[in-house]
Amino acid sequence: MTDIRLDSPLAAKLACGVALSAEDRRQIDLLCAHSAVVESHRNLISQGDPPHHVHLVLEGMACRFKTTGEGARSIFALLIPGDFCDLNIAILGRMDHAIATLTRTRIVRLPRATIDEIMLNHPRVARALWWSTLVDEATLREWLVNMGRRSTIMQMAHLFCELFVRMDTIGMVRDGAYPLPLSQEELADVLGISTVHANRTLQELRRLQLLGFSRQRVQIPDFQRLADFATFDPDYLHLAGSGSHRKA
Amino acid sequence: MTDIRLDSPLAAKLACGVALSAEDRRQIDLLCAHSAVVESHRNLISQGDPPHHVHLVLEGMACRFKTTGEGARSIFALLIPGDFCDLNIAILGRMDHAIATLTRTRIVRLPRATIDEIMLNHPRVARALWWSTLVDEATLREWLVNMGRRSTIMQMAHLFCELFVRMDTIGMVRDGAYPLPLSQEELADVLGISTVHANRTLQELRRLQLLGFSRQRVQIPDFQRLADFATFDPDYLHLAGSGSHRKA
DNA sequence: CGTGGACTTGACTGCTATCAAATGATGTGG
DNA sequence: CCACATCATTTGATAGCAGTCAAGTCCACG
Repeated sequence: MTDIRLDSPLAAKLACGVALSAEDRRQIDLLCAHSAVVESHRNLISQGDPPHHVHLVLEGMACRFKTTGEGARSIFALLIPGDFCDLNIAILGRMDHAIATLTRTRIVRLPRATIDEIMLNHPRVARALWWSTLVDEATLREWLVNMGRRSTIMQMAHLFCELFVRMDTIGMVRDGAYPLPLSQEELADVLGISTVHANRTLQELRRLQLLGFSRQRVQIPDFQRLADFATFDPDYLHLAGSGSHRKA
Repeated sequence: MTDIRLDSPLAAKLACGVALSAEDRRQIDLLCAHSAVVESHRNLISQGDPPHHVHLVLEGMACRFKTTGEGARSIFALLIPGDFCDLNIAILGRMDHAIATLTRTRIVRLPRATIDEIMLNHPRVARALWWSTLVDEATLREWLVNMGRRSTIMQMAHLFCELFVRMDTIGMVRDGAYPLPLSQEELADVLGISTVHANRTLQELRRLQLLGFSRQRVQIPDFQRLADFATFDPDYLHLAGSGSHRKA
């Protein structure tokens, strides 16, 4: 009824996965009303944390990670605007990993009661939230395939493809480029390789003119060529097929 | 009210994660009433399959996998009795990976309506099912850490630890041993390594007397020693702390 | 007893980690 | 504005882990 714009990245993302009415979107946008800013490289949530508020990223970037006994860090998810940090934590009881900001980040802290209310009274929105959880899981599976059975350079190319599509979903791709505020060390922790090897693999991708990555931005001159190189198939992101990247 | 035994592996598993009443367990056991047998090494579900029945493993073992364009296979989940194959497939709309049996397997095919009915009318059981989905996701995260930041031998040891705990949960550990019907080639596809390297790593674990693995059974003489070696922490499985492995 | 599959072993290659140092970028105080 | 400290990126050299190829052994089965 009111002016409908997909202001919130959450509504934009969910709309790519499930059918939503204007009223549904309004409900979703309402969730994003009150936000706060967290500085770069702070722990948002620690391992072992009990269910409390539910965190949602609105601006900036964060990551899920664990640190092994030997002090090595593993990053297994990059959280961009519209991504939840701990949507279903109440069911599990405690966090089994930590979440840290990679940049200055704007986040929403939702009382758990708000989520409960949605699950109870807004079935289509509830379904959309479960959809996002299941897509997160599908993404983990793809990362596992990536790490286990693709060459390092394809793995890295695949990651840049995925982020391109996800960023496109929330309208953050401009002229074939999107922000990626990762140091090469963090990138290495995503891919499970050493920093030196990450650097050299990146150089190789640049040499092949498949992409550019400097000053925290990824520039992709020809998405289809990069996707072919990486054998990237966006199927696992379960988009309804409305992304503008199709023609890119 | 009636004779309460945890007959179904599903009830046994769920009871380890969430509190269930006798009535809840009865509901769960009812799900397992009608089953069918599938031969070894058959595709249970193919990539791209639309939502139809929901599949649940009762006996035997199956795996989730994908095959890359180059023909390499990646196995990213081992399904044991009590595990669902595609519980929430209706929300995603289609399978983004395939599932195959590793042995002759007894499975239940549930109409989607049955699941819907539970989600609607049995909130505690519904919560238990969501719990199992979220634990599957947590397991994927741990596998990603495993693959990215642990040495091959620790990674393999970690896998055997996880399976020990999961098998214990459904009462399939006997005298420190459990069934694992994987060829070394399949084991390699789980770990993301070559068959030859899987063989040599296995030999090293045997040499260290951390475990035995022959005739489809894993024998673990001292679980705590293996867990220490692998830096295995069962936290991510989100068990309520009732497994008999604590003292092992 | 022959056959096929899984497992094992050896030889070799090459990818990737590690260590160390140089270069470049950024920000601060003098 | 420059000197300096700090951090990220880049480069080179070396070692070793892990993939590949190929052959041999073991075992279950007909």
